[in-house]
Amino acid sequence: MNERIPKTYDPASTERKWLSLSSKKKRISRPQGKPFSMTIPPPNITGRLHMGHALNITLQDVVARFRKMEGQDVLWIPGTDHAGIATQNVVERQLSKEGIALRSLTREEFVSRVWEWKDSIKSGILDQITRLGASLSWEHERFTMDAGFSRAVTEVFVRLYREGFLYRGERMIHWCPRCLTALSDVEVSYVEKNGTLYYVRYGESPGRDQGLVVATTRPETIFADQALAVNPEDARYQGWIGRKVFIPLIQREIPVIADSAVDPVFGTGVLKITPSHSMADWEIASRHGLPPFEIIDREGRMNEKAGPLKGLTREDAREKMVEELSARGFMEKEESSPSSLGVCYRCQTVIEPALSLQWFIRMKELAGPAIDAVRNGEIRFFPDGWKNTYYDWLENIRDWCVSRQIWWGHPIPAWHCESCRETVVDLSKPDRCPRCQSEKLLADPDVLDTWFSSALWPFVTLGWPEDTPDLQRFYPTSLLVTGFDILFFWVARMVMMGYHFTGKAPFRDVYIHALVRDQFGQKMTKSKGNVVDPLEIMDRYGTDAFRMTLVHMASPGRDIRLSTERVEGFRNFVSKIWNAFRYVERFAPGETRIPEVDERSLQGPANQWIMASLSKAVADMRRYFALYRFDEAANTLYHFTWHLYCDWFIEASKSVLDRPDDDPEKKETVRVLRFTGSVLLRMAHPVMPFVTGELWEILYSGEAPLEEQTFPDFPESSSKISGAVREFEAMMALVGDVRQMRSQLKITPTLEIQGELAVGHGARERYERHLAFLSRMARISLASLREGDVESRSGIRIPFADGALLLNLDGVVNLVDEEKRLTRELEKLNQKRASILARLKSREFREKAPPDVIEKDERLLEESGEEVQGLDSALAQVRRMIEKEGGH
RNA sequence: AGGCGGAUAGCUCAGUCGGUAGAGCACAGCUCUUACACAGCUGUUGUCGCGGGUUCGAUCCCCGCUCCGCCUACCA
Repeated sequence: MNERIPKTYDPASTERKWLSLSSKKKRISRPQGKPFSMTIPPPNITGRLHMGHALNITLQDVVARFRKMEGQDVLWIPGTDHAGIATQNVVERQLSKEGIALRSLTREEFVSRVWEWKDSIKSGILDQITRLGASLSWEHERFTMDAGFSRAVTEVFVRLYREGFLYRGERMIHWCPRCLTALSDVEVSYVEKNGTLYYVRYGESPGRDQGLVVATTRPETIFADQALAVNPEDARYQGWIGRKVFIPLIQREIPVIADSAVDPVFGTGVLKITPSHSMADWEIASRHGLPPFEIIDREGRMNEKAGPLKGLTREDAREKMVEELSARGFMEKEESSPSSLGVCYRCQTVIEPALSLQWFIRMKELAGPAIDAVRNGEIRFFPDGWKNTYYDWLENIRDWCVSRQIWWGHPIPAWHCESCRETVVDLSKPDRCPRCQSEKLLADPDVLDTWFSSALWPFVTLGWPEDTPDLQRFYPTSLLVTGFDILFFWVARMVMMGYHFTGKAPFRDVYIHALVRDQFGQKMTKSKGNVVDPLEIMDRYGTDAFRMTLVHMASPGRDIRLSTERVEGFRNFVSKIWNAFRYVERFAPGETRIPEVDERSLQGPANQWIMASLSKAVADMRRYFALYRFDEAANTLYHFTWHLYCDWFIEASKSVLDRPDDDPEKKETVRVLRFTGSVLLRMAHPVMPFVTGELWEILYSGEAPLEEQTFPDFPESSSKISGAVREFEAMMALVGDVRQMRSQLKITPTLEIQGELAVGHGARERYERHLAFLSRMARISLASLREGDVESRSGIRIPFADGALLLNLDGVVNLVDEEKRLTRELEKLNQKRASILARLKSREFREKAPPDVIEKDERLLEESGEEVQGLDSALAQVRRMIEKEGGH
């Protein structure tokens, strides 16, 4: 029967079809439209699609499609990030599988291996992103290591250097002994560990006599101590300041100094100072002129200065020290204590603070405009609360270590003169040293932090440093959608770089979404084994259902707990839509156009009502999209589609569509069904592009493709309509009452009840048109419509504002049950009335509450009074019937 | 230590610019009624975390507290 629409929706084949048609097709540019631009947060080229990407891309795609349907000129730039450390790790592992040691290759050989690897990964993350239906502007795809990007990075570095924002110096940095590179502050994450606090005695003589007891978590660094420190205010240790003590186990003497950074209540109030292996100690040491003393090498092993510990790993060295100290009587006690441990965010290896020669960017001055931009509203955060976190970080910003000791990345454009030690920074290698004219210039060995290039993403992808037409038209970008986890890594740095190099914000709005967790609220991690693969979900439930799930659950500031039951629910929703259109199709087979519908001339009550409801739903969706309330927009769509369109409108239409084809209301209803259907598809399209695209192609092939349609927009409903809508809603409520009664009195749904509608004088004409609807929806056979004389009619009575429905339930229903039911209803109603009445009686309420609130209460009281009357007479009627029956 | 967010029906979450609390899922009963059993109809459940305050009225605003999550910080 439904030749055009198959019985069930098959997401897999539909998606395959649409992806093969539309994937990576050219962007439709709309020169007359308002420009709207986004850049995706570039995923690592090593990455595989995970839930975070899926959420991120889906939300952007919803916005992109919505804006396109508003006629805007949408540019949404895809791309990937070269992910220095991660990529180097991947290729290194591959090499070692082939039995090739990294060091056996030259740097150039290694880098070309990485490029080979990059070209070889076919089903890369961007391909996986297309599975989501992402309507990206593919011809704008960029890579942070492509030629243009690399030139821009060099340009930025040189400019920053010349402006004095870049310097090279020896500082304490975070060192990853596995990745063998420096990391910036934000690349260290902290994990809570149950550590041990060791109380170690430092004697006044090399033996274990009188001395100071130090509480430390790192006994393996004891041989690198340069002092002990106490708080200058600490009464206990006043006499010790300026004296000397011996490092346990060896004969080295160190001073006792006073520094206010020492917390007197922690441990014993005595701190050992290890300048080379602790950030905090380094600061104290520099205040007191203590020299560095390194005993741990770059791979995390103890060096020759560590004496007996030489060659051991940090862990083994600690164990050995603890043994020795205990054996020789220097260990006072051990006490377990929680401590946070810094680990590499890429490989989880414990970070070693180390003194090292690195490149840094001075951040303070760059942070100023970035703070101002948010403060004065030039950049807006959604949700707004994130700006506090943002300010906090920028206001306390520290210099950014941007050099990395790896091979894959943007080389630092600096050369060091072998003769005079001069450093030259330039766009390309200079011929000779500008200071001593030597030609012996060595390229700086380091590469730049990947985030250095990512920070330039919004403007470099648009062509900077050239002043391209794209840059002029699409910069600043309109919206950035990202996760809060890279607020500092990426967002804040883009703002700083954006203002510094373009004088403008890189984006207007920042939408920050939450984390996708598992159904129990746990973070998805490989080690927990609770990772859900988005591709599998899409295979199983369809992409539209998956997208709808993510969008619906994207409430601001709240993590998403993804459960397959949820996705299943939305798969059902997609299926519901599909079936609704199969119904529509049945009554207008072969149609290809959208019919004209003039809301003001509509006659059918259901038609008037659905148009009004639709216009409200559309307005709500528009409002929610503007506020980035994706969850509410999805909710509106869901509710309208399922509960209004399917549950009421389609059902109501059945009472009209069984009439002869030339019935005017039938004709109107078919037109409205097809029209509202077309609107529904347009509304749903940004969230569910596949199923809507497919249905549109089948049902509205005479129109332009759905992607080129505009998002619906309706004028406010007229007041004439709103009166009709209220009346129809009263009829819906009446249907609800009958159904409720039927269910409570256990009347089987298949039984058609005989009945009649009795309405007040003059209301006959108005209610005549609702008879078919009431009949069908409440499953009653309405023999007649009576005007006036409502009270005297017999039968079970379901009251409503203008009259009552009278049902003949002789022999079907236990009248005593009905009496009980009515009594219960009446009780509930009276309870409600009592609270309103109490409020209205209160003098204070009458004096102080606003008039509209009082009015509303009065209206409520009056209406419920009518309801009580209706129920009362229904009850009286039932009682009379009981009596009569009893009399038989 | 500081900051942020959360605490609402069995579960997951909306919401109320302060005026009788609402969805989905789950559960129960009934139903193959012109698309849909991936469905329809009906129903049940809430001291809106605890204690104060402001107010005619607080689940919503203010203060304090408890628990949970996250972020930041040089707790050795």
